[in-house]
Amino acid sequence: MFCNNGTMDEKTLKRCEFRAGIFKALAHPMRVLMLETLKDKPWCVCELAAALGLEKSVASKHLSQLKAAGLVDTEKRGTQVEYRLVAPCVLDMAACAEGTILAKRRAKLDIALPRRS
Amino acid sequence: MFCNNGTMDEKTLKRCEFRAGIFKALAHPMRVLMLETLKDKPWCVCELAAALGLEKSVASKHLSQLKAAGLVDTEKRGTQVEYRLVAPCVLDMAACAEGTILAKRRAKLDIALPRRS
DNA sequence: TGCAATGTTTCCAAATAATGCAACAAGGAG
DNA sequence: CTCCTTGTTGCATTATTTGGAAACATTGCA
Repeated sequence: MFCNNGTMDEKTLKRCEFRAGIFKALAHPMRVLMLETLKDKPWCVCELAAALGLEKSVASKHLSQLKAAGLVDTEKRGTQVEYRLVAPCVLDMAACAEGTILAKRRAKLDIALPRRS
Repeated sequence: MFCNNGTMDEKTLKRCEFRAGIFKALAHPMRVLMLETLKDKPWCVCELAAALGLEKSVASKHLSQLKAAGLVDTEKRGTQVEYRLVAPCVLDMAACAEGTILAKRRAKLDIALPRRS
């Protein structure tokens, strides 16, 4: 999936692929929202689909991507499947990154524009 | 780009789209590596392209994606363009997420397999 | 001015991802 | 067993992403 041209050692390559895989799993607004929703308690697929207004197949596929990346875990409960958050730190990291980027953006505007005391 | 069905308020929608945009910018092994490379000092496009074995157009496009997400910033230096890291916390967050996920994965294997003390 | 070096943009083909629907699988209740 | 609920998977369609080559723009230098 990712062509190495000999400029990168195997270990670095593996690490970057693994991390990019985590980020790719998060690279969709609905999956971000799903993860935020799972922050407080586990939800089953049908609950999530209803709450977020999704086809059940679509919800299932998004969740399976999150699971493949290791971000959530599942437990069967009778006929339903309970999804729970594994790595809450990604939510903190999202907040941190968003905060940093927005702060930087504001700082840049302050420099570009004349400040009005 | 992302259809809201009325189940989500506008603010939540915007936040998730913004964060997903950040993650999407990171959802490629080469962009992860670029960001790691920029951790210690700024690099220009040609240096990065050479170091990572990329076409200059490809390197430029990856970097512009990182810039659009606000993860890096640029400064012109004569005929070259210097890229520098804006939000180092995403690297920490990547390490944290990777660590958590791998630890969880190992813990699960320990439960599944008989432990050999 | 002419030329070299550096980046960005554009166009294209191939690969990948997202959605909705239908079919299928697995449990639980009657 | 049969039916119902819940999830997953397969398929077709559409949209997005990626990488490479070439064209173009900008800057510095002789």
